[in-house]
Amino acid sequence: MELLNNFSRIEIETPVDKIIKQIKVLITSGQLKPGDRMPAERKLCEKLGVGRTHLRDAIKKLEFYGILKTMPQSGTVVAGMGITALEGLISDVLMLEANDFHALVETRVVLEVNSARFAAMRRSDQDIKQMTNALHDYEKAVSNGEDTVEHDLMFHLKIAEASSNSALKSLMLIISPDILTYFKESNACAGDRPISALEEHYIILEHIKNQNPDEASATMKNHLQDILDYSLSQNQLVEMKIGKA
Amino acid sequence: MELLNNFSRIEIETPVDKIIKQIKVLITSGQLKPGDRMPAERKLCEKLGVGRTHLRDAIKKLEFYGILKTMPQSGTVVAGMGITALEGLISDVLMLEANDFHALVETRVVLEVNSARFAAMRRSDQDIKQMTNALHDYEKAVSNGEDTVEHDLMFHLKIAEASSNSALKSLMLIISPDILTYFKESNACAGDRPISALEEHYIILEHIKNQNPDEASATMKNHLQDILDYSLSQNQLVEMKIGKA
DNA sequence: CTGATTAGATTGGTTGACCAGTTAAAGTAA
DNA sequence: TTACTTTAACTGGTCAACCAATCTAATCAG
Repeated sequence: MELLNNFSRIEIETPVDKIIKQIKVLITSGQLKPGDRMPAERKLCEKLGVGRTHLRDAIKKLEFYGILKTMPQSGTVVAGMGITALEGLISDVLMLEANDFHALVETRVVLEVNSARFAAMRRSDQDIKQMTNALHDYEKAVSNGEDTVEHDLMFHLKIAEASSNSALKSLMLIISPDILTYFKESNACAGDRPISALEEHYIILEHIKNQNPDEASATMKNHLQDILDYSLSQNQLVEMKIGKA
Repeated sequence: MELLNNFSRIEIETPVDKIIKQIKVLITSGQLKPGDRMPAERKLCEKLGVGRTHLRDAIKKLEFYGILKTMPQSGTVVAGMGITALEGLISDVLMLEANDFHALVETRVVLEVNSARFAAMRRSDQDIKQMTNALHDYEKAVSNGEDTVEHDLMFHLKIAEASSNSALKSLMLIISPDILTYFKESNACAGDRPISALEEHYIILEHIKNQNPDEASATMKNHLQDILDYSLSQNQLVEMKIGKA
């Protein structure tokens, strides 16, 4: 066993995370109610004992998740949702990054199976062209023995685009970097896998082209099943090492 | 027709968005390859003709999406993924917020139906307790005639939590603020809807408790079908107004 | 010539001062 | 007293200077 595996991930509590926790306390303790204006940045950062830069970063992060809303030269207000919802949201913003591989792949399958279904229902001719191009790029990479992971993912992203659902596509994009990282690290797509994957891609494309939603999603599910099984075994490996190292 | 509806949303191109576009050009034009170190912040912001603050904000945003990685006192590097994938990612980071209501709800249905299935498979006793509590809060809000939207969503988030899939839950969290906003704006949950929703919630919880994945997900799908239909009609309304206003 | 050492240039991180727009209180005329 | 105007304090946004860690390359002992 590699020595490296005996080390567990060190949790770094960034200043920003600490500040977000503090803001959460302000809200849950009732000092800051939904709809209220936040204290001025200068005063708040002094009260919290941190630099304004960090506080602004924290605000920006919470703003991204729709929890705060800041108006230039006017003030920052707490979103008008209930305290319970806010509380739950904030506490989870903090540990949003802690994805494990299997959960990630499982979620990907959920998104992709439905992307394929919607794509088969709504694809335009333009979409077909784009998917075909992406597939050809993938095929070229396979036959040249190049790295195929990105081209593979690119084809899948084109399907998401063809689904005509911007939200679905956005979520695919959000998980894509992690997918790529994990796949490259673990060498998930080695050996003959790319070749068989290529065939499956062609079948999926055909079903989408012929507007067969059920067949498209079923083939996609089948296509991703191998990876799902693989991710499960990987996770169990990791758990073994962590548990009894 | 209200006069307000004749106005369409004004797109504000923030400095940060402009910078992200510029960085995209740098990458796609090959001047910046994956794995490369970015130019120093000072030099780059001078070249782009913007303040360093804005550049740093842009970098932070791209870092959040896993496109860049910055090491303190050392430099910022482009993530080691393929150019093709990067290209798709960056152009879509910009319009991630432009979700239309129907796409959002459709995506929500996809996530939730599977959350319910996984929750039924893997829920712990602790999860049951949390979901039950959330449901009781919701019931209380309904009988008090309070605003129920957040409590409703909170119950659904607890289901996502019970799914034991951190990625799935994270995605639910990401779309939650938008869901809330849209629902409140359009008064989607008015009249008797909360009461019938409450009943359906109890049925879903029961299926999850009894570990019936198929029933749980089917009931969830049914539960969300009304909202999906409603969102479709809303979208068509908006399209009419935009198209021929 | 080789290796370690060190001084300086360069990096991202942080800070405090300044800017322009907003707000609300104080002042003033009716 | 009321309604409008002025003004001063306060807001988030921006910027330039500074900090400590890092990297680079010239220097010097062996």
